[in-house]
Amino acid sequence: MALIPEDSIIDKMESLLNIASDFTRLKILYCIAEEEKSVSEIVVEVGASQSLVSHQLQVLRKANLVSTRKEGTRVYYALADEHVNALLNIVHEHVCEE
Amino acid sequence: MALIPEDSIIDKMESLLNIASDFTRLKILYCIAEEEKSVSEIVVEVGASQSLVSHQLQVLRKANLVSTRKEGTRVYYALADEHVNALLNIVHEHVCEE
DNA sequence: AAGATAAATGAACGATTGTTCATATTTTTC
DNA sequence: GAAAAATATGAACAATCGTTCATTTATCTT
Repeated sequence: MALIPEDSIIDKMESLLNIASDFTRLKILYCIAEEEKSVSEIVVEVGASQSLVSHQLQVLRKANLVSTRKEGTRVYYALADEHVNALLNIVHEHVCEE
Repeated sequence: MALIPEDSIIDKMESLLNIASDFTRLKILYCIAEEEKSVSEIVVEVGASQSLVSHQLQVLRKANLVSTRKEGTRVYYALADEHVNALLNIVHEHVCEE
């Protein structure tokens, strides 16, 4: 626990945190935290433009933070795993104290 | 747990994550995770320039992620609280799986 | 096949940010 | 008081990134 992790690990941690550290992306993650949602649903709930939401969903997707399911013309997005939720909770807890 | 937090909360979360999402700052946080260290010790262990380390320490300090203690010409830095450690652990866990 | 709806993509711009270099401040020692 | 050591600060530059606008691709319906 004492040592600084290898640079390659720190690199990956930096990437993950970077992707999580954006207003729009955080809102999207919360939006789909409980159940999967289609892009248009996310657009409405998050209150951002379709283009922006789509762009950020691609970012989240490339980082494997979300998974997708296609159904007709709709694409449903969901959180990839529970680590994402855990991360949101830790950070939320931190900023809501003191 | 279902609702998207208020914008002001998301803002704070974004700030915290933004500050954590940097290679040099992550290394610094790990460096002082177990015990407080002086700036020059951090410079050696992290392997970055004195200027860069000092700049990033100010960033971490303004965000209240680290605390300082002055002793002569030395300034010792330590983690501000355990949330920071928890955050590091969650993220580390996530990137070390699969 | 045409039109409509849903989602993705690409270019472009402005703003933010990480880093370096040079310099300043502070404290100790001689 | 001068020199040295430790830390902080400011300016400046390159690079990255979030957002918008315009366009495209894909799927369904009639």
